[in-house]
Amino acid sequence: SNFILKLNLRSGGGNMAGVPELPEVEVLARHLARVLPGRTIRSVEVRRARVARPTPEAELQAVLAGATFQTITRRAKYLVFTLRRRGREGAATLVGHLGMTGRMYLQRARAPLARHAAVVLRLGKEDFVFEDTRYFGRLTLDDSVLGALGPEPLSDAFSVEAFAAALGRSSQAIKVRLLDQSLVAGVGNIYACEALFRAGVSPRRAAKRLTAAQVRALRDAIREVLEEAIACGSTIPLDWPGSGRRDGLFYYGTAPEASEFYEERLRVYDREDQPCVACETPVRRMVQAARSTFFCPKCQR
DNA sequence: CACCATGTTCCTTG
DNA sequence: CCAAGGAACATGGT
Repeated sequence: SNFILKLNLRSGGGNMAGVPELPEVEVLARHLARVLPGRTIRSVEVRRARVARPTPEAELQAVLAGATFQTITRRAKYLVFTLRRRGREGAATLVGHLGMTGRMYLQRARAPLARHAAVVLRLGKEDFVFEDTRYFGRLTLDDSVLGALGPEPLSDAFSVEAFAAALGRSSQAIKVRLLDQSLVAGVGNIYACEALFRAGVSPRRAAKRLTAAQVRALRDAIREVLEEAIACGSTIPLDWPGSGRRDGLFYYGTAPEASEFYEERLRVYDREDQPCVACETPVRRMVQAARSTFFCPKCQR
């Protein structure tokens, strides 16, 4: 059987959709929760101190070395690890973020490390690797960022009332507001576009101008696209000897034959000039807050 | 070779 | 002081 567990997120560029959002992190968290608890960190190799910021490299090593993984959960796009330290009360909290190009996986101990392996936790027979081509990701003891996050979109806290109140009187475009992690936590560029399409709401509409019906539809659409993506990602076996070009985005399929299926899940994202799945009007792309927005000009008024 | 993509943070502007 | 907009970060693909 494979000893490698790997969630691959293609290092995106051009029009590649390779950036992890809430569903991708959720699937990764579930897999890690199966394989990491009980494992003890023998030693820590920090190859890019930047990703531990603001935790000093020495502190990360001092706290993690000898610690045992307890739980792995997700908050927004963050992975939250708790670890028990021998002879210490309470648990240490380790916070991870994949940034745009991050991956976390186990590989055989002392196997060649990826070029951009940023942190390696030696677990004995295996190494737990945090690889991140662009080093925008994090693996840190600083959990202060979690406090500023808005409600989890799949929780009861993300109610229609709370969502409406959060949109408030903002004149910002709704698409841009959705990317604000204090409004609702975990939605990124891809799922913001997808949710707006499903709700039939124009990405340009000022947040305060959404009708009550649109607020409800958008809230429901956000939950739907995220739940579907999690369900989709959960069906994919992540235990496979991923290497080289075969490493695709898991939501584009880790197995070659799954590729088209997963691409079909996205109805507007990265489909500029392709016919809308509902009305065949060409999907358009525009830039908002320096990010690409894909939408159907007819279905989304 | 210059430019683009991206999540988050930081800085500037209004 | 707050809202909103834009640059910076880092790298590889086009």
